[in-house]
Amino acid sequence: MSVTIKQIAKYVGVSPATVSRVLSGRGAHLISEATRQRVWQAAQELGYQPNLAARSLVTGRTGIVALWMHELFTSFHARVVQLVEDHLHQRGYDTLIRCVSRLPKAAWHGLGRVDGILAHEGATYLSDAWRPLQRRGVPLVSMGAYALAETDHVRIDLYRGATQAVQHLLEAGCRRIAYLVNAEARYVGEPRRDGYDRTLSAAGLTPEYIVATDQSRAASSLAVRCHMQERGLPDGIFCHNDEMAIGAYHGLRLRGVRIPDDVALVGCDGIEDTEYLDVPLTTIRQPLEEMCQLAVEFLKKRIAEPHAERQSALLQPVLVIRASTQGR
Amino acid sequence: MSVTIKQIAKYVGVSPATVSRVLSGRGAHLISEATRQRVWQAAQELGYQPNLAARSLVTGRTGIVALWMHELFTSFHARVVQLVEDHLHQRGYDTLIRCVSRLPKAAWHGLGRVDGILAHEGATYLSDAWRPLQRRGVPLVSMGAYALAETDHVRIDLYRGATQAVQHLLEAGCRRIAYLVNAEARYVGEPRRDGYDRTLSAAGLTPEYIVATDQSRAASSLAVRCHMQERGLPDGIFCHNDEMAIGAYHGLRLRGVRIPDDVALVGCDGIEDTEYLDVPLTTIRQPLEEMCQLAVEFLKKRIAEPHAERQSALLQPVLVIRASTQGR
DNA sequence: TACGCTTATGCAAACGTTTGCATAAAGTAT
DNA sequence: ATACTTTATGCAAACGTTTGCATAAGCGTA
Repeated sequence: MSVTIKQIAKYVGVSPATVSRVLSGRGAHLISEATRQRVWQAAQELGYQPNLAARSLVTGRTGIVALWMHELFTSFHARVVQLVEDHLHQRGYDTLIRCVSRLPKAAWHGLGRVDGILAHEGATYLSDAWRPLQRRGVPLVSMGAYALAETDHVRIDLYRGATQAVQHLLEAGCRRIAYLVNAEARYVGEPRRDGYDRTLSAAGLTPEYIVATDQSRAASSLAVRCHMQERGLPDGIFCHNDEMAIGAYHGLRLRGVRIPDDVALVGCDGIEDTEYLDVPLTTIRQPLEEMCQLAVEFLKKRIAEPHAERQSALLQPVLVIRASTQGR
Repeated sequence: MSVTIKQIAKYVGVSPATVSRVLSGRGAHLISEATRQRVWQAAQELGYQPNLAARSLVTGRTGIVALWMHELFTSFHARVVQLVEDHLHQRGYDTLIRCVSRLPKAAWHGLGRVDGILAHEGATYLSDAWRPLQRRGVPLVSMGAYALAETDHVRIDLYRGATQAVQHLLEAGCRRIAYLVNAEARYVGEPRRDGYDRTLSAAGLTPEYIVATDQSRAASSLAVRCHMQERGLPDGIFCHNDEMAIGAYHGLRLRGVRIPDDVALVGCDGIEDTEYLDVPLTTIRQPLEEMCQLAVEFLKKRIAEPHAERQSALLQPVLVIRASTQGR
């Protein structure tokens, strides 16, 4: 069917070994300039495409890295995928994508074919998966706000981010600050929740206005309307992420609440959408570029040196102040 | 290092062939219930994970499909990736993602390892790539508004969508309708452009208010402000996509233009963001679910029967009418 | 008992590479 | 001219599977 190394060898009049050395690049320096040229030429003419399965079989490496995304809904996720794919590609790797949020054992399938794994969020999923992976010696780098401490990881310090955000709301004069969060992430230990709790407590206020709903804009919009009816309007809302912030924004505007005059609003993540609302939202921007780049570098290092020391980084998000918290 | 079929064979006391038949599933019916159990058990105990490279080498198939995304910026793209990955996964395939917009020959690298290709948009890129792929017999399905006619494809009828959108603007009383488009896609033959041209001409109007800029929100916002200064305000704008529509919305609001009273606005694609603006945008929703599902089915069929007839589908987008065009 | 048929298993080749080792040729120093 | 080094190439085993073909055992029938 497709052209092999042997055919090229016969065509040129050398051994398969020689062809391999030229074409794989690994032994090219051993080969004379003249034959190297002829082999190259022949490969070109015959349209040679290496059989990567065969190559993997003998080298033991596949040139593929798995990217495990916990979710894949928003432009935020698209950006992560794009950045990772780009960096991996530059280093000669292909990217196998897998969305692990819904399928419990999804990731295991086809695991035998990757050189390593890059995991974005999905902490609970990961902490289950990690032990067996470790036993098997599969390199894994975890990244995001929930990066796993026991692996190589690049963590984004959202506790710090949340602290800054809530502090910012306090400085803007807010005294009754709500936290809008998705139901799964509201437990203590969640960095944004902790930031909210402690910053308010430190200011002598009670962190008790928690609005739990699901991750979607529609649900957030509804939840905000619901709660303001039942418990009265807060004067500031700190949102778990930008999607929810946009939902909140929507819900408030529907009820004629003025932003930031009646309620100040802060989101989290730094997606583009927050900038294009009538009242642009203050948000905590995650440094995705650095995160992805570092994660890829960590993984590469780990693949090269399986027993090197654990690598980790803590990146600081930046508070981007816009109209939704200004000029109250 | 990792456990092989031979080790299991020795452990159980049968031949590697038997183990293979059980574990690959391909010959399991030939094996007695008793040994089948024992082999399963042993595989479990030893933590067997098949070496997919070896398997590919002999079977000639890899179980991997490449997903070529022309771009990977917005939630629209994230959704395509998610849907495709999901459908492929259900059919036992892994998804190799590649973003082909910037890197000219990017996709070729690593081509030797996929069973087929699913390409979203990127028509010009694809038409270059198609010939060599065809010669090599690589199954390819193209999808989106610019799906390639000479391959298996799932096309979304944006000409029709554009026609409906512009018609809708006319019915809303607009008489000076602009077309906001990214510079690369403004040539004739572009379905949205054609829809704009012909619908206006049919109504006896001149399709001449073209605003060309780049794909980003920021650029769109700027372009709209610029053009309204120089050429006066249109009373309706049809936008190449939702991102640009949001940019336009932003630019108009900055200048205090009322939507839809002064200018009616229609976007294209159907991303969620359009719904959460203060004035929700009318848009043409692309049926991504059907598109992705069909594309995966086409590809599967093509892989199974390389010489079957060409498959194609034409899907209709739906005009979602919201406040940005209503109540003028 | 002998024969044929079915069922369960093993043997060994093949898939397309890479790579350690051997070897031949050419060059260099004595 | 000899010995030794360097350079260029070939040989053949190995990587871990799958699978066509052969074979052995078990069983029913004549």
